[in-house]
Amino acid sequence: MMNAPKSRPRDGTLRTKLVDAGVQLLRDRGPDGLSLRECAAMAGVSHAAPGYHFKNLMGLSTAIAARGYRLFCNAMLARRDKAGPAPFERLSAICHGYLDYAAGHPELFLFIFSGQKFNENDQDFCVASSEAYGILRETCAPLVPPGSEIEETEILVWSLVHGYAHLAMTRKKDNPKLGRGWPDLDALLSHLRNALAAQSADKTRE
Amino acid sequence: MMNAPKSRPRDGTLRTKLVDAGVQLLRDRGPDGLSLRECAAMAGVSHAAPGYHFKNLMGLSTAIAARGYRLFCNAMLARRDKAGPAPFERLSAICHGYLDYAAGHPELFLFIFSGQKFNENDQDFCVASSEAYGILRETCAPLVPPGSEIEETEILVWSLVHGYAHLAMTRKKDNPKLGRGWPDLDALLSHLRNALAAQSADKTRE
DNA sequence: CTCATAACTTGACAATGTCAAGATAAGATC
DNA sequence: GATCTTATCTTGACATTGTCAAGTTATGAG
Repeated sequence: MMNAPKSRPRDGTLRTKLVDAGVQLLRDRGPDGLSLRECAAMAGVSHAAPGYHFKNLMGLSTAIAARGYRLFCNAMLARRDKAGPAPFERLSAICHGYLDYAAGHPELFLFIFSGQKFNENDQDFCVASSEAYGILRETCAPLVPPGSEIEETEILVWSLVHGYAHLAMTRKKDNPKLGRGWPDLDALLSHLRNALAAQSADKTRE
Repeated sequence: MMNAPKSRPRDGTLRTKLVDAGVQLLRDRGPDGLSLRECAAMAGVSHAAPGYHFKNLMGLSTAIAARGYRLFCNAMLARRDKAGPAPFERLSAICHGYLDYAAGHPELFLFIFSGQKFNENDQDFCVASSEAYGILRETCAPLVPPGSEIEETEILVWSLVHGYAHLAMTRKKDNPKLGRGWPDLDALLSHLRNALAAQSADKTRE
């Protein structure tokens, strides 16, 4: 009958469950709360089981970051899919998706942008992270003012929204007034629209 | 004769030396490389000595972050002091100071913006970190378009430069072309100037 | 049925943060 | 000068962590 003591050997889901546990640890205990042994315990396996699926702690971290980037992409695409065809509307959409992600998965947002080293040889990670940049790039492309480099627009847009999201998370309490009055992203985006339109002069007309 | 085995008791510099060691550890081993015991060893004291000056690891982290913010302020002020009196020139200066800091102290830059919790009751930390925001605020003030909230300009500026610096550090390798071609900050700042000028219409007229 | 291999477990080790208790030096008090 | 007090460390211990080596078990192939 064997109820459940050893009822899930080789079910192939441990790797996923370890990443699940890792995400939850990051959420519950902050950026330093990640622990291989704790993840193993949460998944109901022995302390060294993660060592089979991940070479080391960085391996688990990289897998978590890969998931983080995938959810990041999903958040941007979900917004963009609902947007109309106008280039700036699509750009605005992915920016809002950016914020959706930061608000919905703060632990993953901070994790992937923590500056910590991940395994750059991991395929999952590389694919997911460069996909995020690809979304930005293709959404920016129609808005690049003629005669200027595409990187300039990309970095302008990305700096603005990334800075906004990152500061909102790490520094929101600096100014007590900002706690309530943190300006809306759309206010910043309208500045961005002005800046791009000013240089473009007359291209994205309506 | 006692050469030097116990030649530096109570010299009152241990706390500083521990912070020095912590900064160096962050630089050498990355954001996860900080260790109380290692700092103690570097300072030539026993493994529990830091416990006297800092309640725990977060105490040391907070002290390191406080130093990070102070150097941050210095970098911005050093540039601003050399700038002319024109408001946008001063704003541009602190933005360049921002980048100076990120480039000169990448480990501290990432550390203070890592999202990790610091001791918000620590006076040194609170003073230093809100001073950084104060520099931004007072430099932005003359540039706030009439009829708009000061926070909007502050966050616009800060998002842009912070996003630029933070992305440059954590994501520079996404686009191989960006390795060489990362656009200059001044290009982004000219967009910012346009955006502010557009809303201001006619205020900072030379 | 055997067996080869993937997916774990068990056990060990060094390093870490943290705490408790002791030691020691410097200055104050008598 | 002797004693006391207090700040500043040291020593020792403990639980937790990442990592490795070696053993174990299940699973599917033959």
